[in-house]
Amino acid sequence: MTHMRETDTTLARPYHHGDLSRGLVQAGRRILEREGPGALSLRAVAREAGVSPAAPYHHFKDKCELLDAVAREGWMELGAAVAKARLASTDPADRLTNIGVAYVCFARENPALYRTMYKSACDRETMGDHAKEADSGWGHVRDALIEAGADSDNARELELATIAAWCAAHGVAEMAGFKEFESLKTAMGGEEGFVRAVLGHIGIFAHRAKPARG
Amino acid sequence: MTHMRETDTTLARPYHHGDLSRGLVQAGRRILEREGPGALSLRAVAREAGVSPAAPYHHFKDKCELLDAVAREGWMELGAAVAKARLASTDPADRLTNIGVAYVCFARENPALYRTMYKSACDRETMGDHAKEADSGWGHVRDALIEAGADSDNARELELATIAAWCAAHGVAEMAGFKEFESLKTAMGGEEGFVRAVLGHIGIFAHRAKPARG
DNA sequence: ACACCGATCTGAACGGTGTCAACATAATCT
DNA sequence: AGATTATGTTGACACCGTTCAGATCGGTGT
Repeated sequence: MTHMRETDTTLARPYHHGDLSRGLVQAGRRILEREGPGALSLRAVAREAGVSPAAPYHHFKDKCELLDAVAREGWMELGAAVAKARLASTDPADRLTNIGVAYVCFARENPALYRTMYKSACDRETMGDHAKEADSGWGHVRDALIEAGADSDNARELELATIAAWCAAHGVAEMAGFKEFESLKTAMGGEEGFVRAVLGHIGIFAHRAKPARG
Repeated sequence: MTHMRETDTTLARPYHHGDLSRGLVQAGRRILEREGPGALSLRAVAREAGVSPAAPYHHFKDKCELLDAVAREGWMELGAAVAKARLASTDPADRLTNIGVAYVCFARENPALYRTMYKSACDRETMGDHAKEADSGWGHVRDALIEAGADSDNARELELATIAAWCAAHGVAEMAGFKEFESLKTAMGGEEGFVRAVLGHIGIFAHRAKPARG
């Protein structure tokens, strides 16, 4: 027997976790922040959540699927940050710039999470259902481009412009952490200034309304 | 004993490989092309090169260092491709565009290699000695920007512009493979057309000389 | 109340990985 | 020749993702 009757006092770990799916995702994020993406193993996540290495398989079919869940959370938060930044101004051109800065800054403030987010997308060669969902940033970029004077009748050009902005922001997000830019960043009064300047050189984020039309 | 005296006929594998460093890097690239980045383990590389799993440690202190060597090769070839594309035109604006297209196309034609190249850079938070070396692309971008009318006296702005172009190209290189763009690509007559169009929307690659100065 | 069932978790195992120490062999220097 | 150094191999360790048989529990039907 050894009844394990002490469940009331020792209730630290009831045999059933209650909401392990959620617990695992949170554990994953904790590991990500504490030890970086390299330490994010399935077993480490299970350990952190206080369950056996096999437990996650009742909630996710794969390690990949678990990481996707972590990534999804990240995309949601990035989307929220972008949305907030966009609405922080009423000037169309500023809105576009703010979106770019918010995107990059989120990635820079959560580098391990962003890496995981992007890896999850890259492995499946798709930006994913989450990343392209309207509330995850994509829709905001497109709308902001329209507000800033993009031709909303030409669907293809509009999509190309959206892609371009997204790609550029992603590129800056991934490279802004490189050591080569450290001195430049401090010389420009912090990372945000640096990011803003780089994005400013990227044209699509610097458009001031329509380029003189003609 | 069992002298292994048959070395002459069975010379397939003399005890010493001759140039294992090089052999390992080549084996790595073969695996990369055949099975993708996920299969690129130290042991697999050693297996492919026909040596024991511990042999590489006499030439590289780490798995990471081996991958760095593979990445270095990739950066060299990318640099050559960029240089060639740049010199394919005499018009400054075309040169800049060609550089961007060449960069992205190289990454798209060698996706596994490019991933490895970039991971090696990203893990160390530096674009590395190789990637920033003049003959690996960076210098070409900077020079092309000057040719295209950038103010070569303002070192900071010039560097920012170079960073911007590099980031944007990298972003496109990584995202151009996403499935979401497949239909758009075919509708535009292939991937290169798509890439060219996206880069065109990014601005810095579409500068036609100085922007009207003033 | 009780038996049962399905969902959840554990334990032990398999093959794969990066890395290292101990040993074997080959090339080189004196 | 003998000694030294460079380059391999073998075997071990800890960790990883994954699977499977069995333990445990929450709920449902009677």
